[in-house]
Amino acid sequence: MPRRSAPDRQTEQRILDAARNVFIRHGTAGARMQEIAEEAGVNQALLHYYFRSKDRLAEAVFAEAAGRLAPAIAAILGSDERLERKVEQFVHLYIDTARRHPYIPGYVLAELHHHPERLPAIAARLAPGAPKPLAQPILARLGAQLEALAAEGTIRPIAPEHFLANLLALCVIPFAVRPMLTLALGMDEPAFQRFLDERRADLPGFILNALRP
Amino acid sequence: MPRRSAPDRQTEQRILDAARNVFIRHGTAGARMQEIAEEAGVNQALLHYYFRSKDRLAEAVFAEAAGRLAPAIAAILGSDERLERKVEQFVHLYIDTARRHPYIPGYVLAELHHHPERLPAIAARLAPGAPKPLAQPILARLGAQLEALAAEGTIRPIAPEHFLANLLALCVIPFAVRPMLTLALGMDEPAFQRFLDERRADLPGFILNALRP
DNA sequence: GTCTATATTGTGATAGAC
DNA sequence: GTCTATCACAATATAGAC
Repeated sequence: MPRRSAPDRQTEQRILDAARNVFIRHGTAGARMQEIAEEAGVNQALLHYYFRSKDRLAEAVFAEAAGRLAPAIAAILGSDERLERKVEQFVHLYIDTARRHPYIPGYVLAELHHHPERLPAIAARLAPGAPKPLAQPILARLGAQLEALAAEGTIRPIAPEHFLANLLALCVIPFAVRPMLTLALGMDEPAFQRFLDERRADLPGFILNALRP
Repeated sequence: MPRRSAPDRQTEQRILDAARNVFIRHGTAGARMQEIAEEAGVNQALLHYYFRSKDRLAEAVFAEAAGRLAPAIAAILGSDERLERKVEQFVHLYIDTARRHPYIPGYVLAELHHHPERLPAIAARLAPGAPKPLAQPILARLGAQLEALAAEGTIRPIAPEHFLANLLALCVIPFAVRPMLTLALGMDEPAFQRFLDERRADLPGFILNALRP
């Protein structure tokens, strides 16, 4: 039984959930506090009680969405596994997660574009003691692995920045341009799901094949 | 010397240019008619004189931005050139164009996500007599080419939808996640330009290599 | 902690003079 | 065709009762 004047975590979570839905649909600028309040089943004043302003609420939502996969991705790419395993784990993790929340990638890309200034603050909040270029340690480990494989002739030389960009690009693209797939390529929902199945199965081989000498 | 009461195409163009800049920065929802008017050097009422409403102005801007590369891409992919040449032309066209307007890809992705309902209307306006799945003809030609190459053992089998998605993904990613490159990978402006140079040179080989049997 | 009511400012759009 | 002035309403945020 919670005390009467302590913050109600359950209400806070309901607001956050509703805010996530609304911000994902309309973006920070297009979202309306009224709509969030309705979807959370509370009134508008309560949003300000918990989060002070629309801007802070938007920041909380974005931080959660953008940082969701970061730890898992860092763990995969920075591990001691073989490259083949890393690529497969990355592809499966990304596509399986995005499939459950198919509008998050589009939302994150949109916010990244319109509010890039938010990124440093959020990164500092999620990983307080991290080094200046946030991904430096993982990038260094990954780079060393790629370099070793290239030296022994197993793969072509590739900078870890490009490797990472390629990985992310090939996984995120179906979610980022989904309306175009629907319109230009005539994909309905089942076809889109099949498209994801195919990519999940084929991308690891495609990527590793591209690195062959 | 224009007649006094004929639409001034020059003014209309100035408004459109200003609108493009503002919409690209802030998106449809975040853009302010006042800001567009200032940037165009006219007053707010004139925007409505030329474009009736914010929504129509936004649609005009998005149609131009989203459709800009469509004809050239269709020409490249639907041509009779060899696959190697198509890939190289696509990569060079996309990166060279996006480099001159580096915020357009992010803007298009954002609008695609928040206003997918606009796409059909715009597609119909840009290509009035086109078939239902807009890219059907090009996709069929490209698919036949890929199938023929696969049959003779030159490449692995790949559906044209995946081929196209991979091509676009690998080209657009630096522009789509640029703030992340800056923050997480520590890329400043010159480093970003070098990154683009490297991708422009390496992507064709990377993509074709990935298709080897 | 949650509500109703309201202050205050922002914003798209129009009327009408020139 | 372009301007100034203004309307009408939307939207964030706060005050204060319960």
